[in-house]
Amino acid sequence: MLDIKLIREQPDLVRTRLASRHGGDEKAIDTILELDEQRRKLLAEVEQLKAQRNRVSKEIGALMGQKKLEEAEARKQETREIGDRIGELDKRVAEAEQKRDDLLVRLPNLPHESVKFGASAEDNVEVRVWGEKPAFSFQPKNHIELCESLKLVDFARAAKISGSGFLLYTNFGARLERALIQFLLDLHTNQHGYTEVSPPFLVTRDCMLGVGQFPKFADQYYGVQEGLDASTLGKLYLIPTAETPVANIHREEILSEKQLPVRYCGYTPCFRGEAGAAGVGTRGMIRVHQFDKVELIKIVKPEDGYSELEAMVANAEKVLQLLGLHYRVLLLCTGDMGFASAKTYDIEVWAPGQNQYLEVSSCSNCEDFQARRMNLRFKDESGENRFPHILNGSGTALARLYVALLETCQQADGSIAIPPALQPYFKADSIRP
RNA sequence: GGAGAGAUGGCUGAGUGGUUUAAGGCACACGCCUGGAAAGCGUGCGUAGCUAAACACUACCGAGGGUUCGAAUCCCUCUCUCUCCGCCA
Repeated sequence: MLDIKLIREQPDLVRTRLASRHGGDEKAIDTILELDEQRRKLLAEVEQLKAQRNRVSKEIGALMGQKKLEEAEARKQETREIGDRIGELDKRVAEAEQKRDDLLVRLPNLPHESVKFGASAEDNVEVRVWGEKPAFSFQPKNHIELCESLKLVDFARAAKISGSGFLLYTNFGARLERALIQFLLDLHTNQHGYTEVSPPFLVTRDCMLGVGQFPKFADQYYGVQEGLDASTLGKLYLIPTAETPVANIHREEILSEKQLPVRYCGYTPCFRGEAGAAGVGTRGMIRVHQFDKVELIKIVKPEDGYSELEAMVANAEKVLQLLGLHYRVLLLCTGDMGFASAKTYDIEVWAPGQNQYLEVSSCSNCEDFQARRMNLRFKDESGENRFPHILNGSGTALARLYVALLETCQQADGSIAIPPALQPYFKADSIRP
């Protein structure tokens, strides 16, 4: 959520930055300011009345104490009317506030000043490239062919069980998935200083609101119902990413400055309905309703936000380097960033069988946008409560990593050569037909 | 799912309609005292709104409603925690 004070004091700045995202959100600013003005006017009025009521009530108490009942009764008459007006005004304040906040929670974050203006993915900036596209002396297969020939994933039966967009890993395919998860968690906890967490996969709507998935994108996620009790529908949601539970771990808390930086990593499955998206249509593993991901989350002092973001990107890149996978890092332009982010780097890994790069990681600094929504603060050395920066990054998403790994590491004989870094986890150096 | 007990500031813990403006204790910070420390004494010490800022004012005792001139306190609904029982991996 944007700071209402910033909108009040620098509306033009806010409008310009919002406009740079090409979402049309800047149009809401005037209405927000009107509602805010209305609310503050009413608030001043009602608070004055409340002060008066408190004063008189205290006097009534004193009169009752002195047994001057008649006088007390007279004062009661006098203030009875004030109570009614307070009730009326309180309601109007709440209404204005509600309307203002409904608009406010739908505004995306302001892009950081280092982010390039642009309308779409076309305008993203390639920051760096690592490795090269592998050259094959044979006709390489795509991951679907490899999964089928090596019996790593049973696409047909997954569809039978759950419908399209789900995966059934089998035998060595399942082991490879597990090995990757373990490898990623060990890397980030042992080498990169993150603390491992294993969070719930179902969260409340407050958590969805806290990181910015709600209310604007509520149609993209799975809500669940308990048993046959329809009244429970919408209390809990399947997490679309570990960011949702993990970034919310300290919601509504005041951390001490000494606790920062907080760095968490955690593995979870991720569930995405993505209703209205172009369609899960893509065959294979690239766009699915459920995939595994190891997520990185940081809660840091605002002054450290951007250096921590660079470090986080490097942590995610390390994964691909150790696996020997060619990738590139993009700095997203204003028009292509996610709702909560002020600055985002995407890491795209090369998938030879697709002949394209696949997004496997997105690392963002959301600044205080999420902290404000979840009321997470830290007390600095001077005793002041401030909002920290919250960062999230995939470290990395699994299904697409799996695709790139299979397609990159395939051999002429149809086998997969497991990268050395992964062998201790996979407990073999290859997968053979 | 059944029965019972609870939810008050960083922690602990009093408060059953009116000097509660939330007591007391612990912790913390500063000062006095001391050669230095401890103890002792004194002062301060929740969150937010409003304000250019300060004062003042307002709100907040799990959440939301209600009764009242006035609610931490009374009434209703909900949430969560704990204990026991049942079911369950």
